[in-house]
Amino acid sequence: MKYNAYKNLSYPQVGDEVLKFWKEQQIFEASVSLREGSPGFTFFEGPPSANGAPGIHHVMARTIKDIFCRYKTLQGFQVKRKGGWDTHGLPVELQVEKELGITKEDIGKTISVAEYNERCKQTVMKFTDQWNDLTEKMGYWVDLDDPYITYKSDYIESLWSLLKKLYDKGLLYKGYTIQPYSPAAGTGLSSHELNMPGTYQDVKDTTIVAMFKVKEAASQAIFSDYAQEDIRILAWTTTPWTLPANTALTVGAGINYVLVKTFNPYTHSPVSVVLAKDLVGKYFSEKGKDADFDNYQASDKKVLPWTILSEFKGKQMEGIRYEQLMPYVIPDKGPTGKEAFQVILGDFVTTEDGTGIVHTSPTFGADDFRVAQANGIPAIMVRDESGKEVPIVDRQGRFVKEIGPYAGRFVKPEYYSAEDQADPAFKPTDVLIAIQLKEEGKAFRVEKYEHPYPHCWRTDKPVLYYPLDSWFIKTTAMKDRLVELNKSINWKPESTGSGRFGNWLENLVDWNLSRSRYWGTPLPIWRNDHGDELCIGSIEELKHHLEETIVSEHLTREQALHNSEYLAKLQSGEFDLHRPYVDTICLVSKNGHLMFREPDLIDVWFDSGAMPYAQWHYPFENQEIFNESYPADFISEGVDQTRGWFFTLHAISVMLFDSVAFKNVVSTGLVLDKAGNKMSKRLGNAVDPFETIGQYGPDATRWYMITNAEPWDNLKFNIEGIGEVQRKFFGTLFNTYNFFALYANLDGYVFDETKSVSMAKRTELDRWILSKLNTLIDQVTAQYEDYNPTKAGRLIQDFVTDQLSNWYIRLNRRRFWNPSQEQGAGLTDDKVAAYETLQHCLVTVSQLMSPIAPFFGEWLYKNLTDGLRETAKANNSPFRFESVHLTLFSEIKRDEIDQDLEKSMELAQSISSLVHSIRKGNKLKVRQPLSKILIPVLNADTQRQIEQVKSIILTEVNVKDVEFVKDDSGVIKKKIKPNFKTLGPKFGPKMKEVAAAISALKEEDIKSLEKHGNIELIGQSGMLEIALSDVEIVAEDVPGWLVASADGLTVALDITVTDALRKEGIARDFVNRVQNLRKDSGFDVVDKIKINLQDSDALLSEAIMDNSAYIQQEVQAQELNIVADLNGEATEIEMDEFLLKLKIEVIA
RNA sequence: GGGCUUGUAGCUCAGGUGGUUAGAGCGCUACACUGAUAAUGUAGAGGUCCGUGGUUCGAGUCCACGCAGGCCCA
Repeated sequence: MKYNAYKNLSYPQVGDEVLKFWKEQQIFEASVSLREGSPGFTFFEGPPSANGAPGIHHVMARTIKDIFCRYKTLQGFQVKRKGGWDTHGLPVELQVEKELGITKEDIGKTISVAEYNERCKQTVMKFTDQWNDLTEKMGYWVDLDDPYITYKSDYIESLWSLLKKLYDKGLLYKGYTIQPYSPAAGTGLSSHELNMPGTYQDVKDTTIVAMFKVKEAASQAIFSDYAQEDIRILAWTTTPWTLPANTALTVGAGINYVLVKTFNPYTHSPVSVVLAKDLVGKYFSEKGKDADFDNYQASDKKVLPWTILSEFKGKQMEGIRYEQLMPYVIPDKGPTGKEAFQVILGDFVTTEDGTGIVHTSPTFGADDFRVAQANGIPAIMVRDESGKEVPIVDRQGRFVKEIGPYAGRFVKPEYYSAEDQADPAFKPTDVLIAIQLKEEGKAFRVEKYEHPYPHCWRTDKPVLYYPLDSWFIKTTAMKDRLVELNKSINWKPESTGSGRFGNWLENLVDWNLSRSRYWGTPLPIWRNDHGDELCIGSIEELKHHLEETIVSEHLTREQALHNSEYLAKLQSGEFDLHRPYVDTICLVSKNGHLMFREPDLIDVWFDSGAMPYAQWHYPFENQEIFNESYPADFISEGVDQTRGWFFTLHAISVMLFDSVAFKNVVSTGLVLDKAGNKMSKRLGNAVDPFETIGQYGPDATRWYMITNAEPWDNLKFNIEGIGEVQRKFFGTLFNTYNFFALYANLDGYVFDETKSVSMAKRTELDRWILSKLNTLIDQVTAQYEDYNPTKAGRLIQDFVTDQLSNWYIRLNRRRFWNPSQEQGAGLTDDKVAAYETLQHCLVTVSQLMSPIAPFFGEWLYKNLTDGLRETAKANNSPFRFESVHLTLFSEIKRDEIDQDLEKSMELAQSISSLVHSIRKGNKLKVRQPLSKILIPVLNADTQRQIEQVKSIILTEVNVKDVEFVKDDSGVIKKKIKPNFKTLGPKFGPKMKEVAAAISALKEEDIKSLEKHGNIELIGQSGMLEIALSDVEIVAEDVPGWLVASADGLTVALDITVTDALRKEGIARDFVNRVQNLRKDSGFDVVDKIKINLQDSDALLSEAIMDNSAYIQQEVQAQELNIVADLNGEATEIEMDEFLLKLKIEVIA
């Protein structure tokens, strides 16, 4: 066989060729089917949305996924990877609206819901081709032939069954949340709509600092001394209309508050108020501090006298009761029996503005709602005509009838008509409330305040924060279990799990499932105002209930017609579970009341979080597959999914199956541009993945992304980095392979799996690189197992570039190119050992790298083993597999690991480096042989380790001999350094003194210390006993020699150049020139030559003749003659001070 | 505003449990090598370890407070 040797290599072409091979041979399919019956490793694919083109960050995310699936396959697991597509949701709707040039307003008017949704369905898969193309080109192995698609009926049916399970467990309920709501438009606004430009406008609102009268002050520890005072808590609001809904006051636990004795600025009655200490200056002037209270009535009423009575923390105020400020509606007790009108603690309170005490109305503020709910504080609600609980402001933005003088008034002036507002007598409701409170002595300050406030983009009128109906999953009920099970998940990085995700779970609120939109999974709940409610959990159930309606007499003709039409569709299998079709279904309750579907859609995150079940149409089908592949062993997505997919997977899984959904998760960082900015199409700094892969090929792209930064760190993507990886790593590896192939072919070497050269017959270098290789396998395995591909990749790269190429190959070149034994005599054991070692290293590297660089790994594996395939199949040996991705991970041969040898080689590397640096400093080129180096050794072990690799050092640095200088020789000069690590615990504060004393030690002191193992020093504080282990003694100098040292290792070099050495150096130079000439003349590596050199210099000729045997062998010259004159036929070459005139010719 | 996260050479990154003289690769400069050659070797220059305090005999490392970037949430 021949190994393929290459002139040069196109990495994109490697990608294309390997891809073609994978496709033709169905290698991906084989990698799964081959492992049938093996233990499974389950991976869940987080479904991307195909309504946009894929970006370079998708290459990153998918490379991570791919790496561990491939790695686990190598480890013998069966890894099925079902692809999926996320298809529902707002982004799709927005894109369709943009394409059609419509807004949500138009839906149902200029376009029917059916048409609209049809359009969404088409749009969402618009970029599927691009995605599939990228998936293939980047080498992401995932099954795209049978992906799950979230809009499919089977998928939705699974979702319904999960929802029904939640419903049956009482974990699905209808409640409300505070959302931006536009009374003028009669609709809630999404956060997307609220983020549109122009939404926030500066408005001047009437603001009130209201005074809440403390009840039973005497029984409060902080107020008991001042119980005779009229104590009132101050709270500021920019929305006075919410004051009738106040049920609590929120303070910050750690904030300092004060009780200030003063007067009511409007009624001038004495009063004591509570506010944050930091804000006292905002309400009281220095002038009034501790001023004359008695003469206040007579004095200028503009300056309030005041004095601080006491100070306390917010925490101490918790639970204080106060009188209702505007008692129009008396609230019920809270769910836990707690009463309204008390002080509670909240983390959002600041002393930036206001009074440091927040007026809290649970129905009209999101924070308010949250903090009230957390503290069990009830909200003020009234019942409408149908008996339903509603807030005290109706959906048009008017106070309800219960609110005394304000009944029927709009809460915001902008809601009145222009004429109404123009009336000179018109006063906004906020102003009327302010007047009333002033009169009642309940206002401390009223003023206009300008601030930004959100407005409805459609009507341009202010929005209200308003309670809107929503369906919730009661995640809070399972909080403890969610937290507990999370602790069993292996998060990479750990901090995302315990920090970001853990905190999120700790502060869990119920999952708001409702979305008021069109393109999504419909909520399968039918209900009416009579208290009837039905949750549908399957197509069968829906059929059953539809059938019931057909025979009932409660439907109108039209309703009955719709129902029977839909039923017929269900029966034929040609049905659509989306809006508007399901909306027309009208069911009948047991009591004979009609029930209509709740119009909401569910949060798309439920779609994706339910993929473990819905991808298999569980529980309706594939129960067995589901049971085997749940929970997932591994998932990976961006860290931005923490509260998205990671949470929804976890929540559904814990709530319904009391299990984690995934055992290991890698949350990946962002891909930024090279300057660290977020990539965006708008900024034009987005990187096109197709272009990148087209230019550099998939492997360098993947390798760069993986090895440059750990997956969870943000990656600053610099295209030049890919080029660097390509040159440095892939280039070196390619050269190494090519080197192997070149000489293996020349020698006709073929790897034989059935027999190998015994370790005893291998050189130090062979054994060393094999030891390194096994250590590498060990370390790389550990990193892959720890889900750290970055460290795995860096280890492989270091091995290839530093150890294999730059040391093993470089030092072994001669073994490979030395002519083999005479023709026909076969290869020497030494050569076989060299080839075998190198082949083994390369093929192992091809496998170790294959998860990260699947194409190049494959290319390398195939080049090394294709010719051995048939034999291997016959022998059932490891190379029987067509693809590296089908092989089993290399076993670590522990007995080949020789740490002592690895240490020796490290010494060889650093000694060589030191000698090189001395040569360099003295301008002694490596081709000039030198006689010896001197290495001081303080212990026998080091000497033995160096001797083990002595010949390697000598060859590498071109020196004849190495001599060891022992401690007792007396020529070594030693240096002593304190070992702080051991001295620290012993001497602590005396360290400086000790360190100085040690540094001052003399040669004989060091000797004494070495001899006795300890020494007593006299410091300022008396005797200090120092043990040998407390110091580090290194040989630093050999007087009279040229030395270099590093890391406690010192090398001295004899730079005397004798005549013989000089001649040898000339001979070496000569060889070098001849080799160049051979090459320039285009001779073949195996050509034998004849050399004629013109005799022009005595020293030169002498040097050549003295070393003729060496020269002839090196340059493969069968003749080497020195002739008097070459008659002008010579080639002239400069060589230091000589001018060579020589002629070389091939001998036939 | 809150949670999490990052900050070390021009660039990209390493730097268990604190140990005094902070490393690598790329890039740059110089030299060498020239049968792996669009390679390779050696050396050099290059640092306020984001800042300020603190703990400690000793802080890139631990603590506190800031600054800057990022993500998520409000």
